[in-house]
Order: sequence, then structure tokens, then C-alpha cells
Amino acid sequence: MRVSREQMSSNRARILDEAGRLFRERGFEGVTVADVMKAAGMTHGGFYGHFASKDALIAATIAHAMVRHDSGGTDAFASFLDAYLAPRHRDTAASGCPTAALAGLLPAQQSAAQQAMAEGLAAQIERLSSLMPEGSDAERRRAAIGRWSAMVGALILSRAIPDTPLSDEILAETRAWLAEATGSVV
Amino acid sequence: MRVSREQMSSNRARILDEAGRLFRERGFEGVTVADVMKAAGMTHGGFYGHFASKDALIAATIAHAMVRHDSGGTDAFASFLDAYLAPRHRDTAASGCPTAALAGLLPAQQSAAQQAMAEGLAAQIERLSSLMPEGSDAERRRAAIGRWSAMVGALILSRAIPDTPLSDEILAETRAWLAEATGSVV
DNA sequence: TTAGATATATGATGATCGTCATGATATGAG
DNA sequence: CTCATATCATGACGATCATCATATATCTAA
Repeated sequence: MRVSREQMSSNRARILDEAGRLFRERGFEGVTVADVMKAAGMTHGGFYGHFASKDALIAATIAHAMVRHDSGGTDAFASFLDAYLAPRHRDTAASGCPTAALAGLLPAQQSAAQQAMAEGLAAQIERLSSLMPEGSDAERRRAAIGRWSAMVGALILSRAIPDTPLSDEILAETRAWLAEATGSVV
Repeated sequence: MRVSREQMSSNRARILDEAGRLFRERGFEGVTVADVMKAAGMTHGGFYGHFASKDALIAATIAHAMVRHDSGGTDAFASFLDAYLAPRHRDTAASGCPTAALAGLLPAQQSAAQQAMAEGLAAQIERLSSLMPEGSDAERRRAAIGRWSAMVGALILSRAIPDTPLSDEILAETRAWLAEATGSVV
């Protein structure tokens, strides 16, 4: 069953999209190569025509997902913050921020995957820096790093525990805490 | 080979200690039951005399590690912050904060493990609240949640990428950003 | 001291999964 | 139009691993 050149390229894109969804939802070890291929509408056999290994897929998926998603922060910072630290985002990891869903899994992964995360992270810090309203370049970069750490950390913590008032509280209080600081020197 | 009652209890404690180290270092899937038992000085056979399953070990390990470790924050907040967001802590996950090492792995785990994390997290927020210098109870709790999110988030991000200047920068800038805010209303 | 209980060791089992070998089939160049 | 090529499907293999069965030895109760 050969397939047209465009079809193959589209298949590869579908593999990366579905891998991104599944990995964010279940983690790298919770998803098999066959799961990804099935979600992309194929069987496991053709996988190694697209990627050299599952590890290579993981690295490519991170690079793919980081470009697509973290760029959500092109709005004003306040609206980005509101949507990010919301129960809806916490409950839809499959389509949510790849940094929050995957960063905690990366110490156990190979350096290619970590490198892809580093590049996405550098770009996101750049983007957020440009959204910081006050201060020198260095001050805005510092604020961007601190705020992004708080946002990612709060989302990870809220997802690490069962659905209790505490999970909602972490999101709401971190959001309010960061909103208070907006416009101040911090 | 039967063993005295105290010996068995000490063996169980060693299993939990070593599991805590190994899980923090390699994640739950990167550590086998045999790895844990070997680290504890035994073979895999006796494991199911201590725990009903690997999942049960994971939950018990989280509960065990959260009590021991997150209580590091009994000093003044500033010194806790300095030690927490330091390259040394980033590079010694096996003996470091279990929340930062494990929270990102918990969405894929069973609810008993998440419940153990929730209890440790609630206790840590309480502890940090009492270290916040200013404001009403609600304001101090909010600051504790926001700061703890930033600390955990920054450590996770710094560990998710290869050893580059960016990793150091995330730690140093988040630390400086949080230190600036100390004593302010935020 | 003795007998039974039980913690741990050795070894086996069954399932899962990454990877590869082979075959079928449709593409695209000439 | 035709054939070599490339993509995907089917199926298999080997390794890993959680779990369990059985054996062994030593603790504890009497």
C-alpha cells in the first residue's frame, strides 16, 4: 500500500498531532507506538518509515507541540493568565500547554527531547518578556521567567492531586497573586 | 529465611527510602520492583510481602517522602528559597524535594498516589503560610501558594532542559524575582 | 526445645511492547 | 503504459517486567 507524497507528509503530521495529544494526556510511557499509529489512522507497521525510534518520535513531538501551542500568549498577559490558570485548562491536558504536561517527564528522557523543550522554553520566555509592561529589558525578562515558572508550577500542582477544592484553590490563588503583581515593580 | 519483626520493619523502611530515591531520580516507570528491592538489599521475591502492588508502593512512597522532605521549610523563608532554587538542588533530585520530582508524573498515576500528594501539598502550603510575614491569613495563604508554585515550577523547568545557561538562569531569576517580592504586599 | 508461622530467595509465567522482516499495493518517473 | 520504488499492513521476535508459586530457613509461641 503505497501512498502519495502529500499523503505521506500528511500522515506524518497526523502522527505528530496525535502523539502530542496522547503524550500530554498519558505521558510517554503510557502510550505505545501502536496507540499513536492507531490514533493517526494506521497500523504500527509503518511507524519506522517515519521515525527511527520511539525516542525520536518523542523529541519530534515536543518540537512540534511547543511551536503550536505556547504561542498562545500573544494576547495581553492578563487574558493569557486567566485562560492558563483555569480549571478548563487543567482538565484538558491533551490540547493544553505542552510545557506543563511534559516538563515533569523530561528528566527521564534523552537529551534530544530535552533540547527540544529548551528551545521552546527560550522562545516562550522571549514572548512573555515582550508582554511585561515595565522595567528594563533585564527586569522584564526576570518577571517573565518568574511568572512563567509560577504558571507552569501551579498547573502541574493542580493536576497532580485529585479533583478537590485544593486543586481549584491553587489555580485561583496563583492567578490572583500574579494578577496583583501586574503593573507593580515585581 | 525468616527475619525478626524489627528486621522486617526496618526492611520495609529501607524499601520506602530507596524507592523514594530511585523514583525521584528515574520516575516510576524507570524503576522496577527488582531495582527497589536490590537497592534495599534484598531480592524481588519478598516484595509482595510488604506491598500489594507496585502502585501501592508508589502511593506509600509519596506519603513517606512528603513527610520527610517538604518540611525543610521551617527556616525563615529566604534561606529556604536560596537552597531550593539552587543548581545543587536541581542536580540532586534523588535526595531533593519530592513534589518537584514527582508532581509531573502524577496525572498518569492512580488516585491513591494523587491523594498522598494532596495531603503533603496541603501541609506544605500551611507551613509556608506561617512563614509569610505580612497580611491577613488569606493574603498569607495566597502568597504561600503563589510562591510555592513558582518555586516548584522553576525547579521542574530547570530540570527539563539540558545543562545550559538557560537552566541556571531560570533558577537564579526566579529566585531573585521571589526575593524582590519578599516583604512587599505580594 | 520444638513445632508452626512467616519473611525472604529462587525461579517461573504471562502480558506488554519496541523493533524488525516480509509482503502487498499503489505511486510516479521515464 | 510499465516497472522500480516507497509506503503501509500483517505478523513475529526478543526483551522487559509485574506478579505469583514454591522452597528454605529462622523467628516466635508454647
